[in-house]
Amino acid sequence: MKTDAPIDRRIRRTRKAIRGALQDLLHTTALEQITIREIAEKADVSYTTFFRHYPDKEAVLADLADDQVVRLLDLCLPLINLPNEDSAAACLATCRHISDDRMLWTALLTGGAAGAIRASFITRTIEKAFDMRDADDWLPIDIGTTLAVGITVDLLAWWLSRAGHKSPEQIAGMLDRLLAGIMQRKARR
Amino acid sequence: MKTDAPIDRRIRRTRKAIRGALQDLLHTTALEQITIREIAEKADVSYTTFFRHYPDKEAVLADLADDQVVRLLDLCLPLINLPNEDSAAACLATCRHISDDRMLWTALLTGGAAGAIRASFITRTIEKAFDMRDADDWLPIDIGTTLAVGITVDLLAWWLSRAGHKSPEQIAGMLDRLLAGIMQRKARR
Amino acid sequence: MKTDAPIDRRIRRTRKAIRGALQDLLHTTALEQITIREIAEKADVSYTTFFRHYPDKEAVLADLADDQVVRLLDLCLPLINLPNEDSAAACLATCRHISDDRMLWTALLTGGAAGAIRASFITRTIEKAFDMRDADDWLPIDIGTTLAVGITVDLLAWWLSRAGHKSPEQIAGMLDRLLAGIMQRKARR
Amino acid sequence: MKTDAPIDRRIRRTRKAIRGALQDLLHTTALEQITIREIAEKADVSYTTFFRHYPDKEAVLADLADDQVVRLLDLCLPLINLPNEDSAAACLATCRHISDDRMLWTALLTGGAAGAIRASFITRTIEKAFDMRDADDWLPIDIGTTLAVGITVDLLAWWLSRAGHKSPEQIAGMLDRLLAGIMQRKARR
DNA sequence: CTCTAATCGAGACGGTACGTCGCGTCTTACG
DNA sequence: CGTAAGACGCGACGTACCGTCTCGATTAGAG
Repeated sequence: MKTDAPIDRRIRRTRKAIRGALQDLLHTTALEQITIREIAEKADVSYTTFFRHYPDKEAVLADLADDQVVRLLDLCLPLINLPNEDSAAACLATCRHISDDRMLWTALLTGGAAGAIRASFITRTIEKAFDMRDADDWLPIDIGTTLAVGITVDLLAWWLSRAGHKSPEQIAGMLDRLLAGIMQRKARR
Repeated sequence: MKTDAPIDRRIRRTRKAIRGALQDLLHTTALEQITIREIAEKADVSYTTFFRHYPDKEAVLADLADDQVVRLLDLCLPLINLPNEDSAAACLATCRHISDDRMLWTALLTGGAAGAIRASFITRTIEKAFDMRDADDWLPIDIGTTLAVGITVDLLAWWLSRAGHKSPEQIAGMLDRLLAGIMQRKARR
Repeated sequence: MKTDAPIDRRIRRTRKAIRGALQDLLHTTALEQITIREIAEKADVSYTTFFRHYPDKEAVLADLADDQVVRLLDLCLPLINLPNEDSAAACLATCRHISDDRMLWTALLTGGAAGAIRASFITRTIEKAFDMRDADDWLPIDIGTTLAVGITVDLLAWWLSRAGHKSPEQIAGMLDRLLAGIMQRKARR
Repeated sequence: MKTDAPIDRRIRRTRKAIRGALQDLLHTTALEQITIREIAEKADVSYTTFFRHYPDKEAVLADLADDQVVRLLDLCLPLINLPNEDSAAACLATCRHISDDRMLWTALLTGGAAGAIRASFITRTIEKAFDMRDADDWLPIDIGTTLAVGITVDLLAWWLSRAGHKSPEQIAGMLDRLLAGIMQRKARR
């Protein structure tokens, strides 16, 4: 999705500013309520220039979301891919990562960006989890992934928006247990 | 949301036509792509008249979605509220209900209305499940509901859009097992 | 060009306002310098509404120019069509007509509208003078008309912009003599 | 208008290319429809470079038109300035000159440049004809010039665009007769 | 024949106007 | 005289072109 870093510094600077502006605005406003002019304004970039870099605001959001998701996914994947003994650790790593950049993730998961994040999450997961088995499984891989991501996103969103007092450890515990429920790891023991 | 049935038949007829029009359009188009003029056109109602009945298209969707959700919920609630032995039956009833009006639910769950449905679902569930216990539970009631609804909606959407060949019974089985995973019913046995 | 008077008063009012605004602006500015937003602004009409009535400013100008030209042409045509004895009277009638609405014609003939007027003039003249003869003439009808209109417009424009002190009678005399030169009426005597 | 030939060859080359490009484009397109980027493109010159030489496209046109006009004027002036016996010869010389570079003049007189040519023509004529008399004349010098130029330009444009089959001699004859009509030379005999 | 100063290419950027689309209000003509 | 049709204001969208700017890379012409 994201083209490899352009050479021209002005371009890098401009795009960064646009992403930053959108990220800021997402703290307070749903995506559909945000106007491209606002983004441009906040990014201190001309309205026209916006379109020189992104076809629409969704594209900015995708750009914005995608690398965060990719980064997060490295922590998440063991939840699904690896043998059970690691799942707890992976959950914890994930929750700590979220917790470390709480503001950003609150914006991404509880604001208007949630849909995009969820979509990007699912796509990327399926991409990276191509070696996952649904072999003898009662749950096909695609819906399994969708559900796992859905649960993860919903839980994290709830944590960030309505259960902020809970510790990463608590959430990680819940997440592990929930995913285990789906993955039936417990059942395999 | 929905005002109690108006007396005037013309009003009832008009609103019904509008809802019907939107429902039709939702089969093929995402909500944001649908224009009020289209709805009015299809409902054979003047553009101006639309606004005499609904403030915007979201309101129609809410109206449309809500009573479907309410109806569905009567079948669903036992999944969460009642003792375990009934859960399988409730799941099956739910899936059959969906299956009976496949077109409508495909539109509602996989079209642009999905978000509204999900929201209405969660709201209604919490409303009706106020007597649910999260007492000794590791999972607070609100997130539990959110997750259960999320899983249900995701699974049904997947069924309707990408796994149409599966029978209501199969889906019901998966749903039961998934919710059990969350509710930990199986684990309690 | 101009559709027969629309029924709705709002439409009539709006179009009139737009034409009036353009006419005003043409007093001071060339057509290309005038922006549609200015016209709308001056007409006290929303920018969008402008396009509900005219596709561009040229269309307004055409509308504006055309009926003036048609009116003027009724006075002018005898200059070309009729026997000599009437030409002086026709010239005088023309110049008096111009003089009666000096501001308007100054705008039309010396502002940015001149080209449109000239074009409309030629078109309308050829339309209405279909029975003109170039039979035994050394000068083909189309170029004859073009030149006659050109001379007339140039002379009137000069009068209005740089020789305002001259009386309609004086200008009429010059015009008669000039056209006679082209039409070779003198030569026929 | 045109600065005397610059020393640097690159500059000369670039300007020449720009003028040539505009001239080419004028064959097919009106000036307002031509974009500076097109000119630069066709001239094989960077967009930026255009502005290093001309402030806008009108300036190029002026540059382009002006020296052609100056050249033509040397042939034309006798039409107005000199005693009658030379006028026929001057007309013929003018028409032959036009005929010799038919493509160029077609572009200049019938394309979007016509207005500029006309203006430059009038200006230059008045400049060079400062010693003309309107002494006992019924027609003031400025309007006389305007009309003479108008007639000449209109006639030549008509020739080039719609009467291409006529010979320079025929057009010269018409031109002579037309100008005589205005100048009343014939009448004075 | 270099060296130095200018021209030139490339293209990001701010800005202004355009023309379109959809919403929701409010006027008008018509039954 | 009420009501359906639709004109209107509003404001965002996305496009096109203008003219400015900075940065290197040539390239001419002077020493």
